[in-house]
Amino acid sequence: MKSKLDKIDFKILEILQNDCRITTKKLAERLNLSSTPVFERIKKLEKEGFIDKYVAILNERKIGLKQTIFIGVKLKGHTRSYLQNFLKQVNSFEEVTECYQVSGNFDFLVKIVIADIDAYETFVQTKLSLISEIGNVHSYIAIKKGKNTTHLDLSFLKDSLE
Amino acid sequence: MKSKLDKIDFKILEILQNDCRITTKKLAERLNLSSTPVFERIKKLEKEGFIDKYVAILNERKIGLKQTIFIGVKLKGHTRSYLQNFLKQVNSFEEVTECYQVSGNFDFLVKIVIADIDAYETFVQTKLSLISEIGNVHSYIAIKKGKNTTHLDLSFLKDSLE
DNA sequence: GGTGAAAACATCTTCAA
DNA sequence: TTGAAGATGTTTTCACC
Repeated sequence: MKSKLDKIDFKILEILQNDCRITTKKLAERLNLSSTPVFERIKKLEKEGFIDKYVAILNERKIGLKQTIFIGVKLKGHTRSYLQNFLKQVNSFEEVTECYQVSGNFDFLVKIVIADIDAYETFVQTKLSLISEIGNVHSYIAIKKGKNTTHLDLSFLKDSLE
Repeated sequence: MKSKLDKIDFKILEILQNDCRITTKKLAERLNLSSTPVFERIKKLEKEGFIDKYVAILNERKIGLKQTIFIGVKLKGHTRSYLQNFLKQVNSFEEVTECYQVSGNFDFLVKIVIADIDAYETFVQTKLSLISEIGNVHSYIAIKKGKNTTHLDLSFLKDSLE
C-alpha cells in the first residue's frame, strides 16, 4: 500500500491544490486520460493520506476577520507537562489557526486570525493569559499581508518520480 | 450587492470550510431546506467574494515536506521601494506559503514549508540571501506541530446576523 | 497500468404554486 | 421562496485490453 507517486499523481495533486471542484472528467481531459484512471488515482491519493481534506477558503477581510497576529510565546518551564498543557489549551482556541513548537528565542509561535485589535485584546485577557504555563509573549501584528496560500511546492518531487 | 450574511449563510460557510465536496443536496438536507435556495446562496457567497476558492489540503509529511520554518526578517532600510522589492521577491518563492509585514522587532514574518533542513539551507543560500534588501534574519524551526488549519472562527458573527 | 460504455447519481433550469 | 420535474452532465462500476 505504500506506493510512490508518479508524474500523473503529481499533476493531479497540483491541480487539486488550486481547484478541488474540478470534475474528474475535466481533470482527465487536461491529462489526456479517460475518467476512470483519474478517478481511481484520486481515490487512492485520498485513501493513502496524501490528500487530507477538501475545503473552502474564505476571504478573511470580507468575512470581517481583519487582523492576523503572530505571538511568540516563552513558557515558564519546559517539562513535558508544561508543553502538553500549553499545547492542549492553545489548540482549543478557535481564534488560533496555527501553532508550532519552535527552536529559537521563543518556545512556540502561534498564529491568530481575529476580527480586530479590540477582539485581540479580549482574546488575550479572557483566554491566552489564563494559560498558566506562559512566561512571556511577544506579539507581531500584521500590518500588511503578503502571500497567504495553502499551495505546497511539489517541484522538489519531480526528480524522484517513477 | 453588499448583502449581509444571515444564519443560513453562516452555516453554509461553516460546513464548506470543513468539507467543500459535500453535494448541494446533502448540505440542503443538513439545513432542512431544498437544494434550490442552498445552491443559490452558495453561488452568491462565491460571487460576492466570501468564498475565495476551493482547494485540496495535502498532507505535508506524507508528501515529503517535513519542515516548517518561520523567518523573522529585518530589512536594511524602510523606504517604500525596500518594502516592495522585498515583498515581490519573497512572494515569488514557491517555498514561501505566508508572508506578513509586522510590527514588533521584525519587519516581516515569513513561513516556509520545505522538504528538510538541507533543502532549507539551499533555499537560504540560493534564494533568500540574494534579496539585497534583507538586513538580518532569525529562523524559528518548527520542532513540533500543533494546530494547522484553514478553518476560520466565524462565531464572532453570531450576534450580528440578520 | 489503461479504455469506453452504461447505470446511478447530482446538478441546474424552468415553472407553477 | 419553495418544491417538483426533466434535461444535462458527472461519478462510479464493469467488462475488456
